[in-house]
Amino acid sequence: MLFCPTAFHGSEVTAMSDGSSDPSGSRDLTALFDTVEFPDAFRITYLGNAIINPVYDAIKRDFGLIRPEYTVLACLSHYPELTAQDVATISRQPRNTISRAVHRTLAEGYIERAPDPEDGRQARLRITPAGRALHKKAAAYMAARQEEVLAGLDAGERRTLGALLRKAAQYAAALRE
Amino acid sequence: MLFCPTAFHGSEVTAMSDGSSDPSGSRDLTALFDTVEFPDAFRITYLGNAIINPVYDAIKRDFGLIRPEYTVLACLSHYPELTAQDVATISRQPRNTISRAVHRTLAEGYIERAPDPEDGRQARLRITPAGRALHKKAAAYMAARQEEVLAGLDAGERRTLGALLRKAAQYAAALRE
DNA sequence: GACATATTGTTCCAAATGGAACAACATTGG
DNA sequence: CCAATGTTGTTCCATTTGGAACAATATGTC
Repeated sequence: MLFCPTAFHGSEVTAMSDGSSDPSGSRDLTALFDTVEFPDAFRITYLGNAIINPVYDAIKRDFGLIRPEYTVLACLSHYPELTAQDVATISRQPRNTISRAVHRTLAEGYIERAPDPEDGRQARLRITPAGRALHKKAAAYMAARQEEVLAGLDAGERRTLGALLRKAAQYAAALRE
Repeated sequence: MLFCPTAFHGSEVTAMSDGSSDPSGSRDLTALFDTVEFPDAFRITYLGNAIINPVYDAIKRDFGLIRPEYTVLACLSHYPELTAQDVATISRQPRNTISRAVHRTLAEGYIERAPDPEDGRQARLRITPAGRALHKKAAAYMAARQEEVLAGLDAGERRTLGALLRKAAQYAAALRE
C-alpha cells in the first residue's frame, strides 16, 4: 500500500492541542504534518491512504477481492483486451502478483482468458459482464471516498487541485527513470 | 504500500500513442489516467507512489532500513519522546509492526528505550544521534524525490498545490471516521 | 536451420504483513 | 481490597508480497 514516511493507512490522527495534562512534553501527534521535511509528499501520501485504504477494506469485505485482484478488473474494464504482462505494466506490480490475481478472478468468473493465436507465450484477457458489474460497484466506492476525503476544498479549489494533479501526474509518468 | 486501484508502485508508464502497429486494438497503456472513474484519487496515489517507492528502495539499499523501521525514526525525530503506541497512532500502522521495528532500530542503535516510571506497561523511546543522522539523510532522499516528481509544475503552481494539499490534508485528518 | 537472447506466465521461497490472542500492568467502580 | 475492564507491548500464525529461477515460446543473427 501507499506508505508515507510515516505510513498513514487510514486517516485518523489524534488531535490534542488543548493543552491537557501532558507528562512527556509536546504531545500533539499531528505535529508531523507541519514539521516533516517533505510536507507535500507527506500530505499526498496521507490523502492517498485516506482514500484508498478504507475502500480496499470495503472491497475485500463486500466482494472478497484483494487489491491485485481488483487491479486486474480495473485495468481490464478500460481496455477491450490485455495480456497479464500489460496489466503488470499498467499497474506497476510484479508479474507473479498479477499472475495469481488472474487465476483467482478467472476462477470467480470475473475475467476470461483465451490463448493468443499469434503468440503462444501469452493469453488475452477480457473482463466478463460479472466482472464489469463488480468493477462498477467498486469504482463507485472509490469515487465516493475520494469526494469524502477531498470535501474540505470548495468547488473552485477542487478544480484547481484536479488540474494541478493532472499536470503533475502527466509529467511524473514521463519521468520513466 | 500506497496502491492505486491499479497500484502504481513506481512511476514509469509506457507511452505509445504513436499509432504504431497494434494488433489488439487500443494499446495506449496510459489511457487509465483519463478514463478511470476517480481521476483525482488515481493521480494522488500515482504521485505518492512515484515519490515514496524509489525512496524506500534506496533507504533499504543504502541504510538497511525497511519501511516501518524508518517510520519509527521519522516519528521520533520530530518528538522528544514517544511510546511505541504513539508511533503506531501517528503512523497508523499496527502495533506489532511497530514493535518489530522498535526492536530492530534498538538493536542497530538508532533509538533508545527507557521504562516509563509512571506506567509499567509502556516504555519511552528516544532517537539517538546515530538515528537522527540517518533520518536526516533519508529525509533528504525523500525531499529530493519530491522535487523531482513535482518538477512539472512551475513555482506558482507548486505553491498553489502545496496550499491545497495542506488544506485538504487538514480536513481529512479531522474526518476520523 | 541452429544457436544465442528475450519475453510470457508460472512456481518457489524467503520476507513482510496484520489480525488475534496473550501476559503484564493500570484504572475504575464496588 | 477486589473484581471487571482497558491499555501496552509482544508473540503466534495465516496470508500476502515480490525477487529469482524456470519452462515454453518467440525473435534475431549467422
